Order: sequence, then structure tokens, then C-alpha cells
Amino acid sequence: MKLTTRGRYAVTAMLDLAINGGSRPVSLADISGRQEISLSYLEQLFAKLRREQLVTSARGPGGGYRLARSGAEIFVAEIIDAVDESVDVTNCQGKGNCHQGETCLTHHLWEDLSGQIHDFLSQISLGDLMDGRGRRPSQQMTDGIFQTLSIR
Amino acid sequence: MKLTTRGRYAVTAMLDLAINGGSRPVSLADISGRQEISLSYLEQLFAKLRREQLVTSARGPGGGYRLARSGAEIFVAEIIDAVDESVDVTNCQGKGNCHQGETCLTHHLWEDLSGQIHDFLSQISLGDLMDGRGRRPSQQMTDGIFQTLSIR
DNA sequence: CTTATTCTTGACTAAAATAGTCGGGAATAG
DNA sequence: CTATTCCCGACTATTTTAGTCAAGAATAAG
Repeated sequence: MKLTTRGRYAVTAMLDLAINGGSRPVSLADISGRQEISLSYLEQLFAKLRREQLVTSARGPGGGYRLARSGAEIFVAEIIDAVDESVDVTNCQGKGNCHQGETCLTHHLWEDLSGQIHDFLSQISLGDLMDGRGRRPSQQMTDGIFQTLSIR
Repeated sequence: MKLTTRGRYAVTAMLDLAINGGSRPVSLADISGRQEISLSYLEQLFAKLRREQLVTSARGPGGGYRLARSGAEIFVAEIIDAVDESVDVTNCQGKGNCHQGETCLTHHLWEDLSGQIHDFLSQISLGDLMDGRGRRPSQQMTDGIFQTLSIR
């Protein structure tokens, strides 16, 4: 899992779609205007979002994109996965060249780490963001209870 | 906060230091050999790690780097912050050009999101990783209790 | 039917970040 | 003195990101 500005663009655009998309589809030109993201760049992102079936499209005048599911059922992790294709696992996968299993240790470690972040982002839906809610782990870890905090 | 391979390199190298560094310092040449990271690239990373006071250095033969604190007191978030300098906040910071506060909404949203990931990674220390322990939020969110899972 | 709108696709490009390389130093243990 | 190691700055290649451009297909509205 990667976290870059591209993922932010995608989440921003999807949130715009969730907010401004009622019964009728939203055109990329509208999103481009509101969020100040280049239209052609949006086209590339939405091609991926459509391939992953996060949005549906309608062509022609009055056309545009719709969320494929309700905002409550679309999670931030899905959006980021759709546009930020997964990092290649570089070296040491099964080639046995990891002396004493050390290289593999850190490799798996990182995989798990990003897996945990992935799980975390899988808990935040567009609906949560629209409602101004976000889930976050408590900072002081006082028994590790999840708290619901507001998003500005 | 960004999550890229550079951060992985840094965490890997720091973990190598935590594992292989007892009383004596560890040279970058050793880490380079074990983890297959270019020596000069490591030098760049460790310059930043030293500036952030995560490691101390000793020159000359038998020299190298040591953790500045115990592994239990060095957290993954610190390492990533040290090498992956923070993303610039692009546009819309206080310039008032965000019509209807929308641009700012998504901006703050993303800031908070990365803040939450940051908090999360602030809970995982090198010591945790060495012990083969990692903290992760429960997957099914059954009341949102933290669970301790093993790291391969 | 025509036309404007909108998605769809692929190829291309500029700019930035990433992952190095290189060379010269300065400190220091032996 | 010398080999080892950190230190530092400049340079370079590769990849990724962000964006442009052009051609085309679908379709709603007139």
C-alpha cells in the first residue's frame, strides 16, 4: 500500500461525487472545476475507479459518474487501492537468497505493516467522511479503545 | 505522511541496527551487505536519521551507528518522518480561494486521515518489531478492541 | 438527423521524486 | 601512518506523478 497525493485526489473526487451526486450523475468537468484537478487526470483516475467497479458511468449530455454503491459501502482503502496500484515486492520473494531469513523478516514485516494500515483504512467509508465522522485509535492507548473523533 | 519504499528502507535499516547492534556500533557497510541497500543511499538516509537524533555515530575503524535510544523507545512513525519529509500542502491554505469551504473540507479530511495513520505508527516501536509483535486494530471491529497479532 | 455533451482510450510529455553514483573530505582506532 | 568509517555535496539515471493532446463512441436534446 502506498499513500501519495494521487490517492488523495481519488478520495477527494469520490467524496465530491458522494456529496454532489444525488439522483443524477456528476460530470468530471464539474468535479474538475470544484476540486481544481485537471480534467484529463480525472479521466485517468476514473478509468481505474470504473474498472474496480467503484463508480458507474453514463455518456452523453447530462451524463457523468455515479457511485456504484452507497457511500456507506465504499471504503477509503478501496479507492486508494484502485488508483495506487500495489508496490512491487522488489527482491527476495522465494528466491532463497535471503541469508538467515533476515531479508525475509523485514520484508514480511513491512508487508504486515502496510496490511495493518490497509485494514485501518478499510474501516472508513465515504459515508463516514460525509457525516464528518472518522474512526481513530485512541492516542494514549488507555486499554486501546476506539474513539470516534470529528473531522474538521 | 507518505508511505513509500524509502520509508521501508529506513525502517529495515533501523531494525537491522536494533537486531545487530549490541554494545558496539554497526557500520553502514554491514547493513548494506545484509539488507542489500546501496551504501551511498544508506549514507543519505542515516544523515537524516542522525539529524533527527534517532541514531548516534562513531567514526574510524570499528565505528558505525548506534540507536540513540533503546528500541522500545523508537517508533516507526519517527523513522518514516525523518526520511520522508512531509508532503507540501499544495493549494488552499488560508488563501480564501476555497469556494464554499469545499476544497478545505477535503484538505482537512486528508490531513486528519494521515494524522490517524501517523498516530497508529507511533504505537509500534522497533522493540515490538524485534519481539515479533505488532499492534493492529481488530478486523471485525467487534466493539473496537485492539488486538495483539504476530508478525511473521 | 444533427449537434453538443460526456465518457473512453491511447499515446505522448514535463516535472518531480526516488534511488542511486561519485569524489573528496575529516575523524580516529590500531 | 594507514585503513576504516562517517560526512557532505554534487551529479545522474530511472521511475512515478501529473498533466496534455487527439481521436473516437455513446447518447440526450432539439
